[in-house]
Amino acid sequence: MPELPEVEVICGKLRTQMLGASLETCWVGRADIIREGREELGWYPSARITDIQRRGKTIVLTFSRAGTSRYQLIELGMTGLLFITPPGPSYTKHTHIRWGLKDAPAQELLYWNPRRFGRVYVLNEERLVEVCARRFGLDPLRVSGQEFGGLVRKSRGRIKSLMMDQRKLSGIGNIYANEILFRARIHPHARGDRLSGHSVDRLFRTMRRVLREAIACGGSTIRDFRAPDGSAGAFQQRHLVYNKTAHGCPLGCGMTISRIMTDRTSYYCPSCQQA
DNA sequence: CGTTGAACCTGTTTGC
DNA sequence: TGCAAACAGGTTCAAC
Repeated sequence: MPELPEVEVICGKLRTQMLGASLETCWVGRADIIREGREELGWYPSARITDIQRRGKTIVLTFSRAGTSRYQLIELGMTGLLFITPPGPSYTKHTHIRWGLKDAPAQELLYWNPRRFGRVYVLNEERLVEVCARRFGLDPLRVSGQEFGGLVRKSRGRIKSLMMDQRKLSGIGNIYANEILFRARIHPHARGDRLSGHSVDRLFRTMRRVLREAIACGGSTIRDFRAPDGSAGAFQQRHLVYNKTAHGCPLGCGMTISRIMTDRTSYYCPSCQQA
């Protein structure tokens, strides 16, 4: 569910509501959701949340106590969400972790995830660095045009697969890959190493523009997405191709939006996005 | 090494 | 209406 814009929105809400709060309890309803470091959870009670950052599509919470810092990396998968609520029996179904907080306006952070793709990693600094090095590549909002161009030019596969390859470029998923490629007028199956310099430059600028606009809109709510305070996004109203099969092309070329099922589902205009 | 496809899950929508 | 199949925002691992 959550791609870069949604995770950025989640982090923003968490910062305003939880930064500086101290942890009292951590309830784990399903042990297998903690992928690593389950035995380290005893360290956390009374530690303060001192930093909240997005890495790709994940959220990294920094906890500090007595001059040392440890980390929890939260992966949401397709259906995972975080909610901030008063303590009590809310979201009882599909909530797998509850962090009880002190000194925060609302006192509980929930990890809610019906499909249970996605895990939480409990890590010291050394492991955080290792895990991040293995998982993440360039950030779409921090990468330079030169770095991005280098990545695309040496890629022999489909450009959409490259944009969604988290080890190369971290944060873009199926919705935003489709929306970006349509606006940049590039076919999802075009090969990176065959794109013109002009196309690569247009893709780079479109990518940044779409992601920033989506963040400003609070993300896309197709069905379930909510920020931790329960608010929905609005960028879905600006989607031009995602889930728009058979709609007329928004550029007015007269064609209709097509769908390719290979890999993840791609939505595109066969006329405006040439291979 | 790079790419592809199946597997992991539950819930909702679609089609017969 | 009822039931089965298809499909969904992601990541990982095995196989080629």
